[in-house]
Amino acid sequence: MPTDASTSSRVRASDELRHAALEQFSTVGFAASSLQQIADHAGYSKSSVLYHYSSKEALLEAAIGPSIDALEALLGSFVASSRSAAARTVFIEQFVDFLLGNRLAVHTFVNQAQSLRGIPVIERANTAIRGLADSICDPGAPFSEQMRFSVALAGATYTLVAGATFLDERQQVDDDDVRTALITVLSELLLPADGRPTR
Amino acid sequence: MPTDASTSSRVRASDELRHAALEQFSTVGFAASSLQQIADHAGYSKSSVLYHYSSKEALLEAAIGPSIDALEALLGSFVASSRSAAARTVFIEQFVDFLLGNRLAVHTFVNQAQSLRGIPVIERANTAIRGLADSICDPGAPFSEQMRFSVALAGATYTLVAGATFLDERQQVDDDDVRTALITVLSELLLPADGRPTR
DNA sequence: GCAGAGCCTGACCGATCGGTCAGCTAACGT
DNA sequence: ACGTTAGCTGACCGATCGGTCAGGCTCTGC
Repeated sequence: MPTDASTSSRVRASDELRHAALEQFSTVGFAASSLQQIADHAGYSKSSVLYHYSSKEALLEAAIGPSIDALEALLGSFVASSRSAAARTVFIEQFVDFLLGNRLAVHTFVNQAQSLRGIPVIERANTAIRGLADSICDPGAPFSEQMRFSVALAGATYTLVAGATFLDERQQVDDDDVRTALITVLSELLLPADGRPTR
Repeated sequence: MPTDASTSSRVRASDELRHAALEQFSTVGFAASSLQQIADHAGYSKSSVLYHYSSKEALLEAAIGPSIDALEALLGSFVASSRSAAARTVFIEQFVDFLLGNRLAVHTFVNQAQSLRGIPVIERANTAIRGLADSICDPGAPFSEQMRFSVALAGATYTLVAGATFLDERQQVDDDDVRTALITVLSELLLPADGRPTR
């Protein structure tokens, strides 16, 4: 087995392929991404892709699976906590950090949640997203309140996800600024409205 | 030419094909939609599709073009108006109605804006969306304010667009309820914050 | 020196893609 | 009655898809 003693710059082929695949899946979409394109982009042959990953779906699983694990963990820790304002504050911060740290994967499984139905890893992502919506929003709350939560989560996600699509030709914005602003806006929308300053 | 005197139930084949195509494009995606599937779904042959529409792209143009026209008109009337709170209120209402009346088309050109780059009708949609973001948000405003607008527009859009994906197995919600709640939430986020009640 | 395992590749497969083309049928104008 | 046209279709094309397979290369353990 490769102990990789010679150079520390040695990267595993499976990692390179996984990253190339994630980039392709998130930009041109899973269906429109061919194994040939992914292989070319990573500097390997199509056969090499299928050597490291048994199928195109397995490659998708490897590319976005870890991010879904992180989302499930995030969700789990939130439902285990109290629904207090403090717990929500922590959750909002963790959620924004998750979005910022998993942009490509989130872009992939959110934007293609519908078209990729039936693929196990996508079903897992959809289940997690549904659980997220359920846990953060009291079903007994007025409908406008549910809508506020939906707009907040979808808006935050899609602002980062589609921002790459609609804003990429503008100047680069600092991730820290985005993080701060996003936490501010989400706090306004998601924290209980019992007499606290809004804006 | 068909004057269609016999029955009023006669529908044009091109319309049936266009609707079937829009449904396929919005659910499984443009790349994953084959002309054969669209033809089967509409009850025609693949050759018939290419008889009425010269190519797959032309079919996409016919399917979502009118909705983009409507969006451009909406945007044009807003930029022509004053940016007053009253004008924004009108715009918010029109925007929500646009979303509700063009769900499938919006789903298509928003969710696949990135993967379908280079297709003229998609470029037109992306330009309109960028114009929308620019016109409603003062570039000199603080960043958190810009983020608020982005979250509002993206959240409203994606709540309707992805709602079909993540919430379709719940009970049907009335469109009027959605409209009212959405207008409420958007008003909180998009109206100028100079000392008016938030929530 | 050599057997074997890990990594990688080109050749190849059946299926399906978007698109072309010749020809069929039914309705219309004259 | 007949030529024309619109609507529609099956057969067919080259390209590309995901996936299989046999074999080559390199390094290790014996």
